[in-house]
Amino acid sequence: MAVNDGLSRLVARAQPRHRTTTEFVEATLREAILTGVIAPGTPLRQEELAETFGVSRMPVREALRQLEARALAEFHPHRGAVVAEISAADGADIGAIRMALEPMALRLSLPSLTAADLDQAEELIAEMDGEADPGRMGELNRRFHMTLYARAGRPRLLALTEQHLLAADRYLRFQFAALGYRPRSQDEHRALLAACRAGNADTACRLVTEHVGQAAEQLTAFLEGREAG
Amino acid sequence: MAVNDGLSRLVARAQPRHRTTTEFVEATLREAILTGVIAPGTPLRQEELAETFGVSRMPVREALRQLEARALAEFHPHRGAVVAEISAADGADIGAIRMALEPMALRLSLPSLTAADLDQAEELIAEMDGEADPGRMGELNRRFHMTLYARAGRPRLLALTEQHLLAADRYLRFQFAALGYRPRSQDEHRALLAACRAGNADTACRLVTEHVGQAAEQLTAFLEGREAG
DNA sequence: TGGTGATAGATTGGATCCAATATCCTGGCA
DNA sequence: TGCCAGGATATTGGATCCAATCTATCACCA
Repeated sequence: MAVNDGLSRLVARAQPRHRTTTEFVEATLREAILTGVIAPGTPLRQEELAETFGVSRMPVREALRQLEARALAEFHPHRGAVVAEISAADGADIGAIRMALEPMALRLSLPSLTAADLDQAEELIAEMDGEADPGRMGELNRRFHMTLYARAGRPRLLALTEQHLLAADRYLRFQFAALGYRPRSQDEHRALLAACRAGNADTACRLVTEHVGQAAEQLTAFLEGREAG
Repeated sequence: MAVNDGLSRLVARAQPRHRTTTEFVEATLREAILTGVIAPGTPLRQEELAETFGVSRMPVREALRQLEARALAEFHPHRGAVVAEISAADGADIGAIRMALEPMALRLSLPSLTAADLDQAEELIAEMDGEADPGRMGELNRRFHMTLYARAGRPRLLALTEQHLLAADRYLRFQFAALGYRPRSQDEHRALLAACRAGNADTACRLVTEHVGQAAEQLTAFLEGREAG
């Protein structure tokens, strides 16, 4: 038996289009952790994972090391790795990082945004309106944000931003699972897009800061209640 | 013969106080890359490194994977890893990230800074005054900044901040090596510390943003000239 | 009866071995 | 003489094997 059936299904569906087995394992495990297919705190037994992926323990070990460097897994020497836990403190941490990075990315990107970019962002907002699935919603929201930042011309900044958007989404899934799904604040998205269309950098940055801050605050409140109770 | 004598010396001096060989190799290699002991673009041959460290290729491989995740090495499947290159674009990227993260860290930390923290920051400034060695200067500067951010209570944000301070230092070494050593702008450090002592968050954040931005600008100008020439 | 120490099992860490792939050189051919 | 093909070599990727260490269980003793 695998870590769980969810991971097996993910492995079966995944296209091993990667150049090395390690890359394949790393990408699949990362997705499984980020989408909640493997729950926080789950032990990541090397042999078990190797069997699930149909490979030896070696690529699994290398993949786990990379996940550790990305704070998606925690290593305990001679005791193995576990999926990174979630906590109110860490949620607040991720929120603070997003509040720092995203306004910067937007400010750099905004002058270079094309009409096509803005139209695509608008389309993503419309898609979110009719979306019921939290997972799909997370992806749309992420793409909306990244579309606005895409022209920053700073690959490292963008990668870091996306990484923390993904991390935030991991947290949101737990909020949804517990409190039920609640549609994203579409008003804020629309206001943000309007400011971008107007080319008003200061307003746009303020809005994105508030938007991210508000999401982080709600999340932290939820997590703190969860930890207290 | 090892990658170079510098690394051999680093290995010999390093205390293998780490719990696993992989940790030891990763920490030592990271330091070697960040301090410029191994130059950008240098191929990181597994066998060669293994021999230098006196271990097998396995811990080296795991260490290289972690360095890749931290953007300190670049992997090319079946061709091996090389030390991350430096470029004007990447330097500007790191600068932008610092300009985003550091004001946030400072704003969160400032209300909780103790008199002892501020005194230590002052001491670090004084030490910098008399310092001639660029490497030691980088460390002092980093400790000065991190002292001011230390009370943010956001381990993830702080780790990310320190990581990019280190990355920036790697770049600065090349600037020093080419243009000769130039002491840091101590006036800016003193003004920043004064604002912190006064508890003036807005001023302090503005100063740190300008301070980081100015350093990044100088660096980018130097790197662009270097790439053009 | 509770606690402590030894021992067995499980699991990871590290070494060695084999396979796959990229690079480089050489020779043949146009 | 220049270019392409093919093979030799070097290096990495992956599998297997052994050693180190952690955990849990059980017996023994206070």
